[in-house]
Amino acid sequence: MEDEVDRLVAAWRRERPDLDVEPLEVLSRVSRLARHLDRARRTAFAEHGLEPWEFDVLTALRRAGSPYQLSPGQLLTQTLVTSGTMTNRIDRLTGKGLVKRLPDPDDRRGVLVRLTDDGRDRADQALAGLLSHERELLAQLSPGQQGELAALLRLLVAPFDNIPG
Amino acid sequence: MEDEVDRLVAAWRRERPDLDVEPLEVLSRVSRLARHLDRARRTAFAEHGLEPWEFDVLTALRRAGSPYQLSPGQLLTQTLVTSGTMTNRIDRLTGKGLVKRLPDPDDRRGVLVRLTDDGRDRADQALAGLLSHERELLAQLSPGQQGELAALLRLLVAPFDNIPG
DNA sequence: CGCAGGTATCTCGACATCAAGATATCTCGG
DNA sequence: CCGAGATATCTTGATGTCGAGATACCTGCG
Repeated sequence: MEDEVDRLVAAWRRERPDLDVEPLEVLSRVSRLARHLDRARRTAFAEHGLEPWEFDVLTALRRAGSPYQLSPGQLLTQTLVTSGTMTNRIDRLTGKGLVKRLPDPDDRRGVLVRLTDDGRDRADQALAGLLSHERELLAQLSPGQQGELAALLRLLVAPFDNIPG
Repeated sequence: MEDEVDRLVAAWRRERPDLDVEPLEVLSRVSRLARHLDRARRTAFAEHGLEPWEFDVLTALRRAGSPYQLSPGQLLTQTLVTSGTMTNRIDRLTGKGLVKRLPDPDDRRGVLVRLTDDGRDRADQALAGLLSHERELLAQLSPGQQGELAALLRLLVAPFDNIPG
């Protein structure tokens, strides 16, 4: 089965035969797939009344385990957004009653963001929904292929996640 | 080497041992890698005075081959943005003298967007720069692994690209 | 031929994001 | 104990994107 990237690469080979466009075979697929996933996630979350960005924040807190709280800084590294964005997100989630801000007892510059009970329930429901959608998408691959794919992607992501930047 | 997704998956297994979170091993890595790539691309293009969205549009036209023109609709499917966004992009690229709008001789509703000479040069330069950056990122993988990865990703992307939606 | 439905593009308002800088607080060498 | 530099969070202003709707035009059935 052919995809847009096959067509894209073929076009470059025709127009710029002097260039080696092999890297696009991998990285353009990653970008395009991510874009498609964003759209699919948006509709999946809509069933639970959440936006993707809300899900990202709530589940980061949910994963932290009881008492479901993290600093804004910890949330930044997990969600890959800037600090201004995170401040804004916390404001809005607070307004919806899904999280609340508490002062950090150990650092007066700091803040702790804690999930409310309602926030926790929403996160749990949305996660279950997401997983069932994602399982369908991955039905294209055998379990073995999924493992291979995950391992190869890990090799590419690890440098970003470990060398801070 | 461990990455953020390993930690994320481990956290879910601890907090929600009742759920099968295997799909995240693949799809969360795709999303996170795409996010890192966006950032890397932004800095790579800055060397050539282009924004990522400008690159996307200019190269789509460049790939079309002489006379380097496509309709806004064709640009939509290649760049995965909405029509309002594309109108806006074409406006701004026109303002910078990198593309121009021509009436479609065969359909009076339609428009053709054509690359200017300056736009073509910019696209060519930025592409070369991008490829050299991407090649570095992929140095983590052997050529064989790159091929495998591309093939597996194709399986996931193809349904989106072929079943319109 | 005329009209209903489809298509191509643009307009507009709401909104989320980013980058850069401001503020407050912490840390640690001297 | 002090001050320089690091750190945590928030503020601000510009910008890009989306979604829904408007407009103009095309197509094909009856």
